[in-house]
Amino acid sequence: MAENRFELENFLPYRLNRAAEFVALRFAAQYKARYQLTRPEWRTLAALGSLRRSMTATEIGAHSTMHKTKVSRAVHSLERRRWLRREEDGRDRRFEHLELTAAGKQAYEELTQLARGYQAELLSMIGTRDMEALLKGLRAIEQAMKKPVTPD
Amino acid sequence: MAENRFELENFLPYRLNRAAEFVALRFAAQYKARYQLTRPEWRTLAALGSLRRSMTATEIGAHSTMHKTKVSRAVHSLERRRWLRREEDGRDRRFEHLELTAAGKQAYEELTQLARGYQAELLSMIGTRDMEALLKGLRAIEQAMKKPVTPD
DNA sequence: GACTATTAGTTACGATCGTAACTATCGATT
DNA sequence: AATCGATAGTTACGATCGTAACTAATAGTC
Repeated sequence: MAENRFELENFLPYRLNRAAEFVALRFAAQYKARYQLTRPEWRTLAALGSLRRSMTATEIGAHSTMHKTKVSRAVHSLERRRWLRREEDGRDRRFEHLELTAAGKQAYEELTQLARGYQAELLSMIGTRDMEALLKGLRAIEQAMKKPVTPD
Repeated sequence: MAENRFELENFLPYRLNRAAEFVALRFAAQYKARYQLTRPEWRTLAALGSLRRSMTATEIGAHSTMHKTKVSRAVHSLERRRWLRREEDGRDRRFEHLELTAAGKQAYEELTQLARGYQAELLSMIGTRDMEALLKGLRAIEQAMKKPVTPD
């Protein structure tokens, strides 16, 4: 069964990781250079700015697949920049509702311009058809991964 | 132009990263538990085992998008396990040709079984059509990313 | 209302990472 | 053949990460 051997080139985790790494690094270079933002910080800012509402740290972690300690540190850092402020929950004081300040929203808008430019660049590289297929496939994967693990 | 606003949900780097994280973590849990392998180690083993020839550390890094220090450490670790050995280049002693030992090949085959199982699981989750579209899109992205950066 | 379990978020600490500096080797130039 | 630049790989070190333990608050149970 030599014809049935394992092909690393078609192994989805390997492929996904490689592509994600390429794409993320090139974009990270842009916002790192111009805003001294780390990746967790950008991802936190993006989640808050994009959903346009206050979120808890846990929500941000779930939305962006970041470990809660990563979120915690990113929130602290953004708070120090005064791009984000905490609002305590009156009913349940364990929660902290996080929201962007005016400066934070401003920064988000600027970074968004970078992101749009990058997305357009990517689109021009691979074409509309491949881009849509890609996004559709990624959605399918995420949808499936959220379900509980199959009983081994 | 509110209709033209930035959509994080369709931003490829964000999406790619999320999906890659999900998929990789679940697979890593398997080989970590059974073989105490780290991710760089698995990736190094996979590259060598899959290409079925000796490679230099630099080649491995280029193939799997790993930083050279990561490769260096993974190679050391696999060498200590006696899954890999170095062969020095007679003509240019800067190069070290790395290849799997019999034990390394054996381990690769076993891990390959895990990987095939996981790939099959993923395939059953999203279907042949989405999987092919996904792999095609990923190939397109990588192809494009390898070209030099556009003059900013 | 005391006890237990659960959840949100922080932090201490050991592990891992990447930048930069290093060694060793080679090719090209003079 | 001495010098300079480039390349393969290693390593020192500061930065970042995630596990586990922690604090604080709440909900449920008796």
